[in-house]
Amino acid sequence: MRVSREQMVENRARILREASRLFREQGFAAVTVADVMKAAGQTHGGFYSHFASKDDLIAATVAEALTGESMGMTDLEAWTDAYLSPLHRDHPEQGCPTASLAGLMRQQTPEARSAMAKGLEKQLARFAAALPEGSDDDRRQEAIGRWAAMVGAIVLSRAVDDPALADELLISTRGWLADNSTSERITT
Amino acid sequence: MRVSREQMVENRARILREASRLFREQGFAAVTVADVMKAAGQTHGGFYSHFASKDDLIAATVAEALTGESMGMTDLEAWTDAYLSPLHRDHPEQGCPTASLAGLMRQQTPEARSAMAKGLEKQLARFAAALPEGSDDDRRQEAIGRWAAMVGAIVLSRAVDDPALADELLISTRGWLADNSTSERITT
DNA sequence: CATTAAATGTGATGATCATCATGAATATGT
DNA sequence: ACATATTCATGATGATCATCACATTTAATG
Repeated sequence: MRVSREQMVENRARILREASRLFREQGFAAVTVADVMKAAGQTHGGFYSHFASKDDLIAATVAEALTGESMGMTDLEAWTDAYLSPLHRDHPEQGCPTASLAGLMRQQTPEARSAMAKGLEKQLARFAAALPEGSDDDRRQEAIGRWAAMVGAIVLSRAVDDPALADELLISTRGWLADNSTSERITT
Repeated sequence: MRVSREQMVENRARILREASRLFREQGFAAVTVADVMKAAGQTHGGFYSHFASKDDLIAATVAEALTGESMGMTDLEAWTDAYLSPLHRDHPEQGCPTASLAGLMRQQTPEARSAMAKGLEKQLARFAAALPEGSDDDRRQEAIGRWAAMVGAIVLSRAVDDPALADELLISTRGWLADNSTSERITT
């Protein structure tokens, strides 16, 4: 049952897309190759025409998810608020791959971890560029600190069962970041 | 092969201790019941005299790891620096359970997630109490923001393969937190 | 068109693993 | 001491899963 070249490219892209969704939702271990293929509308055997192994798929997924285009960052404050929203927290399958997957990377292959490093580097560069003030070094440091807080807040908020605490983690992190923003420190 | 009551209590404690170590090191999925029992010096079958299931063990481990006594927090700055150190990053099996396990909690049982919430609440209360200034609300907000940044920084630093980036994440988060500490803001 | 090679479906295979059944050994309470 | 209950070891069992072998279909090539 051979398929046209463009169909095959599309099939591979669909595997990657569904894998990205499923991995963000359930983690790497809980998702089987068959799950991914079923979600992509194919059967499990065909998987190995596209990827050498499940680890290979994981590495490819991380690379694609973290280097693909993400949310615009024109309005930094609005972007921060959207990131730290209950909507984002409650939909990891559509959300930031770093927040969903970073905690799972320690036991992954060097390829996957390297893809994570590249994606993180890219994200930090974008973040630093979007900051309004300071030397390059200062902006880099601020980008790292703020990004760590944002990712950490989402991870913690998703980890707990208590809805009030989960909401408070987001709201307070937002408030704290706002109180410590460059413009806030300068205008007060 | 019955065993004295105190021996049994010790055996159970040992299972929990080794599970905590292994889970922090490898995550929940990669560690088998047999692995835990072997590390505890027992055979796999005996496990079910102590716990109803692996999920039960996970919940008990999270509860114990997050409510047991943790590092002292008398000197907040020193504590922050130790937390954000390469030594801590490179030894998750002896380190903060929140940093190792929070990213894995989404797919765990309600019992485990509830234990995580309780442990986090306790940690935030301790953190807020250790802060030098501000109203209760302000200190609570600052504790949440800082804790999110600290956990996020360790998670990110552990997720990447690039040693320079991993170190920078820790150093810059430390620097950023220091620049935004209450005393810093007041004395400048 | 005919031939070939590639992509996918179907159906194993072998490994891993959580859990349980059974039995041996001995601590505990009388 | 005796009877009983209980912990732990040994050895299944059944499920799950990654991976592969083979067949089928059809795109690509000339």
